[in-house]
Amino acid sequence: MSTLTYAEENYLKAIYHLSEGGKKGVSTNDISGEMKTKPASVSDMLRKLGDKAVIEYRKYYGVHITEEGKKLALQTIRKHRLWEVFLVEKLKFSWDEVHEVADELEHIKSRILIQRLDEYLGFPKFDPHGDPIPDEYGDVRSRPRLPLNELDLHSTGQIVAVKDSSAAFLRYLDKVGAYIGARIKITDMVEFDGSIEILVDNKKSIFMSKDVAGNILVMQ
Amino acid sequence: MSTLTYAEENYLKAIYHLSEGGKKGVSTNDISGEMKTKPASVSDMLRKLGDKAVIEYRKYYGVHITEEGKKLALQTIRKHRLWEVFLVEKLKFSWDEVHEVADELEHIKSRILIQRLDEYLGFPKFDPHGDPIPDEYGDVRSRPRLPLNELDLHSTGQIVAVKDSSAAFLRYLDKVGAYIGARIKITDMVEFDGSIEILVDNKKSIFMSKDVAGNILVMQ
DNA sequence: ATTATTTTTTAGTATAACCTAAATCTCTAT
DNA sequence: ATAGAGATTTAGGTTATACTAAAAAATAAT
Repeated sequence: MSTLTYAEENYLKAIYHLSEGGKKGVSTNDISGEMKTKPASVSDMLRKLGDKAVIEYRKYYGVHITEEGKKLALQTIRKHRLWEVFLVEKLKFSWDEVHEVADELEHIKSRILIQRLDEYLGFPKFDPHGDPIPDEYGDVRSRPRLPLNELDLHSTGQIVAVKDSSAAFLRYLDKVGAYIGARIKITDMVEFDGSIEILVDNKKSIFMSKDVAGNILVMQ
Repeated sequence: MSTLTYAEENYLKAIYHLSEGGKKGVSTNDISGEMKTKPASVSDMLRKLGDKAVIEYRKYYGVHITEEGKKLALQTIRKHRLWEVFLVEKLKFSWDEVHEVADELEHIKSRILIQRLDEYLGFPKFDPHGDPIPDEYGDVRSRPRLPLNELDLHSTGQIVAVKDSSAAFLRYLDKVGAYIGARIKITDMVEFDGSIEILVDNKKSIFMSKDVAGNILVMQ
């Protein structure tokens, strides 16, 4: 099993994320958009990742991640999310500040470091955004979840994750008081535009657009 | 103030360490030895570091670190030592395991991360090897120290640091029961070869060669 | 003081990761 | 079925970091 460089790890992680959900191959342009590099640079990298057998690459037809690749990507994701937990729980970062730092920390390569960190954090199963943390072997136990805008009027649930985890969106959620783990109830729905009103922890009422609700994932 | 790459940071740190003590310039060969790169690569790097004004470089005559360079080197050293404290105190690493991991962690560049880490660790002043941790501005408060082999018979002191911090040496110290912070007393000295016997914490007797003693620093 | 040795630098090469510009392939619309 | 649009790859260039081999400078030895 060849080891990957920082850049290769980042590309592979991007490809993994982009291939989640769809069965279709991931396009060069999509990767280019995600990585903020030019398509030409992506082509270069795809050839290299193909040589290392972490993706299947057919020129002009996009890529599929291999089992080996998936395992490696999940290891990087595991590290990223564990560091996020550390930053938020121990160092008191707010959840919108952790991304860039975790993007660097995730590349530190020491198996024992990650094992000890995991233990130190109490073997968390989800990161501060509610995303599941894969185990050492890449197994993920995800919880059934659904976008807030698909809930019925008066139904209840618990916020477990967000789809959009841009700093701007996370700050907005902090401001209005919606956080991972919050118990919510749909108290009103506007037919016209799909916007809703929810009650958080039986205390605070929040009004939000359908767009915002669609980016909040709940478990019922 | 230009920012440095990983490699530049590493070279600068090496140059800083090599210039401690001596007033003389640091030679290309010394740096090559420390960095485990070839002298030709060092020459390349020195030109670059000179351009960035973190060292003064006169061809063929070695280098001197500038004030700016010293400040940057101390920032890297600060990060390295804070991470070492974290690894030992929080993640239960033994002090001979921390070097390589800290060498990677020290390059994570986030001011706020280091500030929070410092706070989280309780603003430690010394790392697990007893070396002082510079503050944010590069100020170091070191304690007066002297090699164990220079103490007189029957004198007492406290182990505060080690000169040789190779894993092999640290493991040896662990085995015999000499650790940073230990209170010691010289109970015997062999004139012939300079080897000594010390009593650790009024409990355990250890016999050691002059060579070993010379690598242990104590505060009286 | 001149040669020999050691140290250091220069010249040229390699790899990784990026870029721009140009060429080539795929796909869609007529 | 084919032209044109759009996506993708190739070609060639750049920067950072390392290397080897050869040249040049400094130092040591006679």
